[in-house]
Amino acid sequence: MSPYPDAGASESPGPPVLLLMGPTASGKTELALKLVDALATDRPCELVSVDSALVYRGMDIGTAKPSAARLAAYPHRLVDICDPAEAYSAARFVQDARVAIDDIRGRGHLPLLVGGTMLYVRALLRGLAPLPEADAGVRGELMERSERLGPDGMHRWLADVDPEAAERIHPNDPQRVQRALEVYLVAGRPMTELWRTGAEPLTLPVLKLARSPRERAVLHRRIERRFDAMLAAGFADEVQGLMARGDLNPELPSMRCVGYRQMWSHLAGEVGAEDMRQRSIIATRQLAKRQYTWLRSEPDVHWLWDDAEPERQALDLVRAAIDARA
RNA sequence: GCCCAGGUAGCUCAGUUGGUAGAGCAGGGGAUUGAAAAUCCCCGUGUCGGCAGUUCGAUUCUGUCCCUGGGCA
Repeated sequence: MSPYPDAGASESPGPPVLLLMGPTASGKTELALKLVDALATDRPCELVSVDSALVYRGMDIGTAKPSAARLAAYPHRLVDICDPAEAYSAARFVQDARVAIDDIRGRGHLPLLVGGTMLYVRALLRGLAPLPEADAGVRGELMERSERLGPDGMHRWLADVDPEAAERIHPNDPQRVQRALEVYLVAGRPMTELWRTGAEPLTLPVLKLARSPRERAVLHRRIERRFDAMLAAGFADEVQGLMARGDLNPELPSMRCVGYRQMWSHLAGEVGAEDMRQRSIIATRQLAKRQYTWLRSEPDVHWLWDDAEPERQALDLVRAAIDARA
């Protein structure tokens, strides 16, 4: 049973929110920029990034962030808004994205959301239940408890305070076990109970597009070539520079990003260069696989396949959506 | 040419005192509520190098051939 209430049950009229998704290396950004150009005469578009890695400043090469020149020509919201020492979150994204969407629509423009962080997409569309935010102090305590109790002990504790959550969350999933306990400790009530308060879904009409090659193998080849291009573009130097700051560590969400984690461990002397390359490529493929899992479960997605004139198809769908709402 | 060590899942390997085999990684599917590029769950039939022999039965023992390392010539 879904914890989310039905999304989009009562849609407001007006122009749609455009949402362009797709796995990593599928060519989302490229298509988005073409759409902005092509739609300029119909209706000006403004880009909003839906990407948990592009938010970080100074993480450019390894995140495949559009170049400074491109960002200048095509401004993106929610890019470079966070220092790598900080943790961004799905909840912050929902707030930031809703502000951005309202602002863009307020000027009569079309919001074009582009990105592959599917939890952010889901959270934006369906809303998040009002839960306490991450608490560093409580997380520290839980870490210590976890050392003593072990994963099974933590899970038993959760079963005690929030049996439904314990039922749902696998004992080997420490991140979710700890989050559920964190919610309980901070709010004094079980997470499951707080969920029942419900979430606020986005009430605007959304046109969901997903860009992808037809064959997985094609994406895999593209991922490999792109990582080699990142290496050639100085990815090692970028990570070296981040390490040299001295205030970052490999446990941070930013440094756990695909590629950064592997490059960090290579620069720290833990793995060889070819190993780092292989592992980065593998991690990227696995990321893409998880993105497909989300995408397949999302209703009403229009797939823009590589071999089916994706740009033209996207334009037709967007124009139809605008007309239908006019 | 001779000697040694190997040839088992896409890769790296384990194993069967003879009863047709299993781990890790890769790959695939799924979950996903303030870390999400994160964190987890599920999925293993493959001429056990070829051929022949011994045996009720051979991937396992024997012979032979082929291939790959290493050593000696």
